[in-house]
Amino acid sequence: MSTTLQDLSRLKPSGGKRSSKREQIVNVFLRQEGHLSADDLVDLIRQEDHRISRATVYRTLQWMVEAGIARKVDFGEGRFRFEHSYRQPRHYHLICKTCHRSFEFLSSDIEALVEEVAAARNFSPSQSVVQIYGVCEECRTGRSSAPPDGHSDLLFARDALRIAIATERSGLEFYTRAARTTRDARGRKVFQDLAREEQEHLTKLEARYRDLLRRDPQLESRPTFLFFKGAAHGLFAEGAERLLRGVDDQQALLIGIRCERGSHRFFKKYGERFEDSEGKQIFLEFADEERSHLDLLVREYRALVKRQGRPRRALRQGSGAVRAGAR
Amino acid sequence: MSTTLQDLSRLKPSGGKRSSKREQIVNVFLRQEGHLSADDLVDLIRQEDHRISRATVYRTLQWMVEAGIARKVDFGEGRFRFEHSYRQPRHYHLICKTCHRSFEFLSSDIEALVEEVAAARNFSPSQSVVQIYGVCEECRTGRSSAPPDGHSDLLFARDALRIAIATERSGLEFYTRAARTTRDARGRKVFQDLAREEQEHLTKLEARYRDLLRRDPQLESRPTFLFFKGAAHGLFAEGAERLLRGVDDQQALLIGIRCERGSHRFFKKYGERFEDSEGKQIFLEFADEERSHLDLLVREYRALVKRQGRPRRALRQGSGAVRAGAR
DNA sequence: CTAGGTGCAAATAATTTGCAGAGGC
DNA sequence: GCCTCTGCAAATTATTTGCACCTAG
Repeated sequence: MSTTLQDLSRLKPSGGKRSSKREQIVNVFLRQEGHLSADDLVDLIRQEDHRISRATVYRTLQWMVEAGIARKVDFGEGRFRFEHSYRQPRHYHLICKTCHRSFEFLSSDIEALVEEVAAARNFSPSQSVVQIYGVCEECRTGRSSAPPDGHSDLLFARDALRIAIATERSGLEFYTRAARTTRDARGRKVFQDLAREEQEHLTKLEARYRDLLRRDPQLESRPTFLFFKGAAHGLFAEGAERLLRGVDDQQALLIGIRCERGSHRFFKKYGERFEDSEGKQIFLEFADEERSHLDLLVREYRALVKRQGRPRRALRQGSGAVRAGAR
Repeated sequence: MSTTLQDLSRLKPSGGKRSSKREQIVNVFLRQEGHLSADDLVDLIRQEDHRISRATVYRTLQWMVEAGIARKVDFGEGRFRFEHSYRQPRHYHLICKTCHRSFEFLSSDIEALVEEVAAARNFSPSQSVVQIYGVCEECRTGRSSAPPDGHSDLLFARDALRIAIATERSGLEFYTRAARTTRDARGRKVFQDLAREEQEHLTKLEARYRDLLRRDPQLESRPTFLFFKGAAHGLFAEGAERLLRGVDDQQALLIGIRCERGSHRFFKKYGERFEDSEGKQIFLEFADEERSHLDLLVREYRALVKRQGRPRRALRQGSGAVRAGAR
């Protein structure tokens, strides 16, 4: 770990001179994990070198934030803390009021709702803070069940794979079912092909997941970092449900298109947010995969419409059962 | 408004002496709306009385927080602000980085996700902070489309009613549909009765909503304060969808039970969170209503099982189409 | 040699506190 | 009269800045 960190202090900084002091401070900072206050950092530095001034630490901290190495976070203690931001996308926090440690998580679900709220208020959001205050397991029960947070790179990768696998599974279910219910021969073949592809890809992803576990045996027991319901409960699963209610071939294709588009967007968005890492790679590869399925489905849909004529009715949006809202 | 505020400074405070200074500060604070910093308040006070010390303002602010009149909020500006907490449940904030004003909202949806995250991490949450930073409509477009935030009591009431109405509508849809598909005569009658009840109650709620609008003509154009998707998209709507896929009588009752239980819980929870107000009343009344439906359905379900014997299979949970998750 | 980086001490800014006097009950 | 509130000034805490000096490019 520290090997790459060594480079970091040289690589990342955009402006400014190299200086032993700054480099030293950056290194000490990056060697820590968790959320340090300026003062914590001063103490740590002083253990190595007694003659570094508090002002320099503050100035370096400021520079690290500008350079994108650190992020300033406010846990309402009346002072700021700093966390690594290199290879670490913006995230939310659980903050223990007892031990004052904090734990990180990402929730695509919450982010989506936050965006909806902002949109409903005609507010253009640039950043959001979610902090859950309370008491952590360790402080409550006396002992920790989960191993200490490893470096989150592997966690990203794990959660990325889990989500990809869950999506792949529900995609497989969807295409298998769609292939059964599609009357049009050519349409049926498309769904069958896609189902086969999903099956193959699923196998690959599962192998990759096992591979990841081999690299860190405790990985599986670490808590979820990235929360995303869409994978298991939304996207294809919802589409598959809808197939059960009976739809025609064109509708089935449209549902597939909608699912692949949602999936593609999700994976693209998160893939782009991560700095170079295995998780990013998994997300982006998966996004590409979904994109190509999407294109295929769109082509097929157009072809089918050309053969069968315009659909008789528009596809219903959303769950569609009840159109609610007062007045 | 100010009439009740006069009492407030006498009513709420638990410990401490009455004093003209404190009373004066509390009154000035309560007369304002928005989020004041200690300094803002000092300035305001000084306009009335030049001889009040900054320390007294700080001390009074602290006392107000303890007494539950004010809440200390941190918008990351390096100092705290204070907001009314009397008759105002904890909420989340949209914070404009340009004009530094902030806007409030409540989201049952986000709260639910926050709780899920905490549970997944074995964290026992006591409070959560959600802040959306960005630029408000007014700062972006130059003009405000929405009228200024009125006192939120009426907003609560409006949103409570909207949610109740949406739930009632989807409940009506559900029971109507259930009555059609139920074979068992007695079960059918139960659903018919419930549908009729929902219809009646719906009419009442709509009348009440119109009444509310009469009291504040701008009310409808104010932005949503309480976000809750469950009303329109979840709860009964999902149940109604499931009916379309074909279920037997026992399952229909179980779905109804599940819906009423979710609905009852939601309204109870929010009803309890509000201090005495019209919105609270609406929520709690509605919670009672749902409770009685719930009890009725449970009785009917038991009776039906007694007549027909145990169900042959358990009701599937969730969307149930795909059981996902890696490994 | 020159733009930054660094140390030190002083400055800010928000908030708290010690202490003596004022005021309510 | 006692206990709490108040004002004022001084203390505290986190962070920033002015300025003289030092150092890498």
